[in-house]
Amino acid sequence: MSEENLYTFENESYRKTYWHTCSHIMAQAVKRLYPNVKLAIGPSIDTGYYYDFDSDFSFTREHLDAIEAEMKKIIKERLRLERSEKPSEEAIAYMESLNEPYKVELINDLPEDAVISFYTQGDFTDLCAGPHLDHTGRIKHNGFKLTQCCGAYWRGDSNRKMLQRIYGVAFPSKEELESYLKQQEEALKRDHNKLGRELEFFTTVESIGQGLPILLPKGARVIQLLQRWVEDEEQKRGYILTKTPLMAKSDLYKISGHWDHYRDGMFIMGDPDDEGKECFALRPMTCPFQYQVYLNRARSYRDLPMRLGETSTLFRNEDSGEMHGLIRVRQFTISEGHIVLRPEQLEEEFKGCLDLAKYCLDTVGMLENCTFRFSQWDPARAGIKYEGTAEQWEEAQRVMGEILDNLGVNYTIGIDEAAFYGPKLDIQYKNVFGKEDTIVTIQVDMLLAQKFGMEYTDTDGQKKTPYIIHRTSLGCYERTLAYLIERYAGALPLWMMPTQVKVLPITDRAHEYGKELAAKLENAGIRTEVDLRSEKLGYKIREAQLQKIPYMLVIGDRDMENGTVSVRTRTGEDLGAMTPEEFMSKALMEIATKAK
RNA sequence: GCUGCUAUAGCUCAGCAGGUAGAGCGCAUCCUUGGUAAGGAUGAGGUCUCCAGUUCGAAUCUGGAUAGCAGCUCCA
Repeated sequence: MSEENLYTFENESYRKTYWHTCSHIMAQAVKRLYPNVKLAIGPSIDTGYYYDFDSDFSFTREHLDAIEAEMKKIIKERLRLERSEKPSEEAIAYMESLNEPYKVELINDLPEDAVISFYTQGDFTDLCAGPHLDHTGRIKHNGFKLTQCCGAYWRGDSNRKMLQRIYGVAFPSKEELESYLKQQEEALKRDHNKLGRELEFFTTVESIGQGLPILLPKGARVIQLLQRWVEDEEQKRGYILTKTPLMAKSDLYKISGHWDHYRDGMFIMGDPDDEGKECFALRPMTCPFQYQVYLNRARSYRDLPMRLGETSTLFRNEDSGEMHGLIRVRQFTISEGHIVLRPEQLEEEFKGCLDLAKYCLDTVGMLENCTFRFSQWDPARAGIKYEGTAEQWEEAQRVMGEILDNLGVNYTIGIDEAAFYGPKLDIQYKNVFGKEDTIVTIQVDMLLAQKFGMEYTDTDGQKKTPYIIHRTSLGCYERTLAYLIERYAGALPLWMMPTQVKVLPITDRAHEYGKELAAKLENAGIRTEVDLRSEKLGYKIREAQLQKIPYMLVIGDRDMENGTVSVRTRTGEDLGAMTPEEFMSKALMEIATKAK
């Protein structure tokens, strides 16, 4: 970072400091306007800052406007931010005197001998480690905005009180703020939950219920195309196809441990507390089902690695507030797979999984926006959330860390993000709101094989327990479709578009020619529709354009005479006239290469 | 599950200080045969999400349910 860039937004630490100071100004404004509101915490985040408050009323947009106005005053006052320190006991007494119970709790959680720092700006003092800008006048008075207000649990704990969080953004100039807000507005136009419904990829129906989207013909077709492609690719890579039941008796989940760890998340049929009766549950995962394929007969080292693949529909009874479009649903279908392997095969097989996932994500054009997370256990929750011994976990994570390093994966570490049976590599993707979810996961499991009595006879004749990798190639199709709609704003690559070509006859004299043309294209494997309505060309084009149809073939008298089609793309490009054969070979080439 | 917001025609929305509904787009029919993003006319469509309550009277007010949205928590 060069000297002249130190105090600009290009410098992340300056940016974060700037935002953090904004959050203090926000808190000061809130305290001035509503003295009874209690303060919790107010950090900077990736895209701005927030502050959590406890108040006996709900903040509305009107409140936020008033707070913004007060913040502008504070900025004008150019108040100096002064750091001071107090020993723990004094700090607690001070915050008690200010009647700030949340601050008292925060200090109480710090070591007793810690020196507690405060920042004061005019009439406002906050518990804070800093750092901060030197005075409030540094904040651009017309470059910030309080964007929204919503609930947030105190200390992120759903058992504790829900506070109110006000989010804000801030930039060094009015123009940058406006351009950010505009950009946000544009991003939201790609929101799959809006666009996916408008373009008729999916819908929902009140009587069917939350988290159970209906895939309309277009959505269903895209998923079918992806699914077929992934299944073929997996088979090329040595996966064996399985097809296992969508439900099982509770007995199966008891063996796997899901009954203990996951019962609330399952759709259970029957009374689970009635020991005398059979009780079934829809499967929330494929693992224990697919293991039965391995268990079908005695296995030897010669069978390993055994790569099992299945397009698997799963059911998870998510809490009502968790559902989101196609990204978080109660029934979904995943490119699921389990690899049973010998310990010494772990690295190679892991690499194979990563290669496959990267190949799939790259082909659909999503890889460049993915991030990798090495999801580890939290020893503090051993025996509660996680099964197995500390030794097993440390070993699994050590081996996996080595593999990731050997493969040169650039990852972040996520503590307490592991599965109950082992660590994971999660490939993360962000939606248009910036919310991140897992798209693909590769998990190392050293526990479940033993629970299910899976073993193999090794070269030395000894019975040994295999390792298992749980993995997906392209994640779950609903979620992937959602991200694809957002990634391409609905204009999916040619090869996965439900309708690839629309033939647009200009007059009804061209209808027959159009139908013949469409039949020819369909025959060549190009998904084609003809628009036979008695509308003007401009109207038909507009409609096809809004439907994001990749190619429009305009045909009129001229084309019929010359035996050509006039090709227009959805980007508005006019490719001119060519013979149907020329167009077909061009389109087929594009489809075959899965061009993005 | 929690906090807040929302629910009127297929879609986007207007209406409402309580007196049983309207626009544009879409759809249907007819006219128009038009060369690269909206030709014209006519018409059909709604128990105003559902269930209670207040009222002479509720789409409008109140409560609850359901569904949708943002965030939190949880998660692929």
